Amino acid sequence: MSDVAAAAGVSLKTVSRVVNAEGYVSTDTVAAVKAAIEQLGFRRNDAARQLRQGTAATIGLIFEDQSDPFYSTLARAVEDVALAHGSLLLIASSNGDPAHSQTIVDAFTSRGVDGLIVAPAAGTEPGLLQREAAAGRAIVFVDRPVPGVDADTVLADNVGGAAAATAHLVANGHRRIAFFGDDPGVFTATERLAGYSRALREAGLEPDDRLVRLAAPTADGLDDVIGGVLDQTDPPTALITGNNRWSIRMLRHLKAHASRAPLAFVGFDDFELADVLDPAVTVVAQAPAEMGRIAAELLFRRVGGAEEPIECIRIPPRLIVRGSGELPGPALA
Amino acid sequence: MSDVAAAAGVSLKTVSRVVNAEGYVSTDTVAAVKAAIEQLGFRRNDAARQLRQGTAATIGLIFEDQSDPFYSTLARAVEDVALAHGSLLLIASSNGDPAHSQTIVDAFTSRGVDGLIVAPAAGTEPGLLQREAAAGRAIVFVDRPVPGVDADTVLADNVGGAAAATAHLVANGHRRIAFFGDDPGVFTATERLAGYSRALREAGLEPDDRLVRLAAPTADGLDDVIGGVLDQTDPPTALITGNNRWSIRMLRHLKAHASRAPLAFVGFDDFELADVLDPAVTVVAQAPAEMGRIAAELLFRRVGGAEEPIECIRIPPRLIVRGSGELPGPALA
DNA sequence: GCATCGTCTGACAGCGTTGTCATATCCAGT
DNA sequence: ACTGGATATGACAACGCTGTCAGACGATGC
Repeated sequence: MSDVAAAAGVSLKTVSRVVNAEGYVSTDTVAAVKAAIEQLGFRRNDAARQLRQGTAATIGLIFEDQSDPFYSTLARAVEDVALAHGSLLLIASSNGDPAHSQTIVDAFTSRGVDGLIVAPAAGTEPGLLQREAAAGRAIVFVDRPVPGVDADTVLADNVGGAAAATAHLVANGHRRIAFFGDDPGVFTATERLAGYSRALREAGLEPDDRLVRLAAPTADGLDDVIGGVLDQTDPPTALITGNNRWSIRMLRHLKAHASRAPLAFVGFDDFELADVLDPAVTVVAQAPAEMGRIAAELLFRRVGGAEEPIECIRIPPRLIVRGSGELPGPALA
Repeated sequence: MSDVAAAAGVSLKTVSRVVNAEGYVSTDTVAAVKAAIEQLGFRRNDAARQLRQGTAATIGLIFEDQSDPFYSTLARAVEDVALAHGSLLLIASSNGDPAHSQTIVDAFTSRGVDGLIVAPAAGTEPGLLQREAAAGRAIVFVDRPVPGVDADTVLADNVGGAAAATAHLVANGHRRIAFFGDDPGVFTATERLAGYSRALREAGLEPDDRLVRLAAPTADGLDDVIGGVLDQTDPPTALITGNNRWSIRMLRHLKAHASRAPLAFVGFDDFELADVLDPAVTVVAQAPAEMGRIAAELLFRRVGGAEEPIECIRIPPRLIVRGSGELPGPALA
């Protein structure tokens, strides 16, 4: 910048004024400075700016895995909002490891990010995040909360969505409905299981442990786990998968074991090609893009200094009927 | 940091030495400083560090759309390499707009990123990037090159892959093979089309313009475009799609027009559920994770100051035979 | 006993910006 | 002519850190 100042024959501060469009600079001077900037290929050093101003114009996004389409869609929406606020986006995957997640939070905050959007790993301790929140750093949780941290949170209505999926299968005549969800430590898995159980009871059906399995969809040996449920005596006639990873995993299993009698199927969370499969897969669609957008807007409101009370927003999912969930069950057959 | 120094009763520089594990500090002093750090919740300000040292420990990744699974998989691999080098990852989507892409490059370089991995938008001018490269900023292109910029590049062997796909269909008895690819401005689309044409000629077949369509897979009115090719007199018996977006688009179309005689189908680029569809989709699988990893490793070698000559690495894709491409054509029927 | 070396510590400057304050000029209003 | 405000510019310090240099101390070697 001092080079530009010298080239334009003005002071450092005047260049700074031009670069930041502060006004109170004569049009001639502006022209001269801009010419010098152009000629020297000058670009403002944002590290210095950040040091001086204390704002990084950057936010951080942390989730389990950026190659998961749920999260990459969410990330895209967050990015768009960040862009609209002139901010950049730091992204890191926690791999579901709370310790690694802490490291990322540390690295992000050291970088001075203005705010954090976090889909916390199962088992995340509130300590570090609560210290950050208390210190005034804007934080928004998405998809999953962290109890003990005073921060806005954007969640899907997991209970309602899973209940809707279950009720839908019940309405189509199913009485024995299996549920395959993520690890029990995962917030959404527990909520969705609760919704499933609630809907069963509301339908006068007794939840049956033999029809429920909770495990990471990336775990080994899932074919046996699934087979153990689907091939038992008095087997289910319908099933629900608790997230898109599980849906994919299940579809692969069902294809490999096609000799089995067809089962009605509702997936939690929409996924690409669900409409192209045969039968097309009925899902409870979350709105990852909307969740990302809302979380980011909330974040920037906090970054801007909003002092409203902490919010917890629930995004209602939407049942998309495509065929797989409408296979009639015994009560209708 | 000065607070820590005061609390520990040592100088600023000593705290700095402890924080950076420089050594030459007595164990007692280290303990005292660490205690003070812990107690005050001190965290190094990386903006100041960056200003002083000139390194951001951050790299930037730019591609068309982070919700595209090809790119999100690639991004994940880049992230892992960055992590191993103690770097963070800034991500931004260009939406395929070269002007916006420039803005991002500007924003990233202002932030002082140590390097850039760019999947350039079609029509990207070399100017800005070449200036950056010449100024010594590490740049690696991935998926697509930018002619006129002296930077390492990691590409798929698009010609070879498309030729393999075409030859595979020919070997299965097809003579009229359609090709649907991305916008002609897109590097990979052109290369893949070239591979398709080459393989046809090598098989003694004359490429037929009526069988080729290039358009963005997100464009409107594609059903008509596709129908125009597939429903012509003397229609194709097989088709190739030039990227995963086109494959999805095509599958949706084919499902909606199921009355048509079945066509053999090979997709360029693998996609989730390709193995679950019926018939399972034969693809030429790129290796986005490997491309990301290699690009990132190349980048960090440059960031580390490697002076090796510019490299252009071609990653060979792999034909994965699943069923849709083996539907026998007229020459075998 | 003195030079030498390794270890430990601190003072200070400077990275490139921008906020604050001071100064200068000009024009309108009285 | 004088005041006051708007406009235009610059000097300077400070943001928090680290590289450089220098000093102090004890151990070692001759």
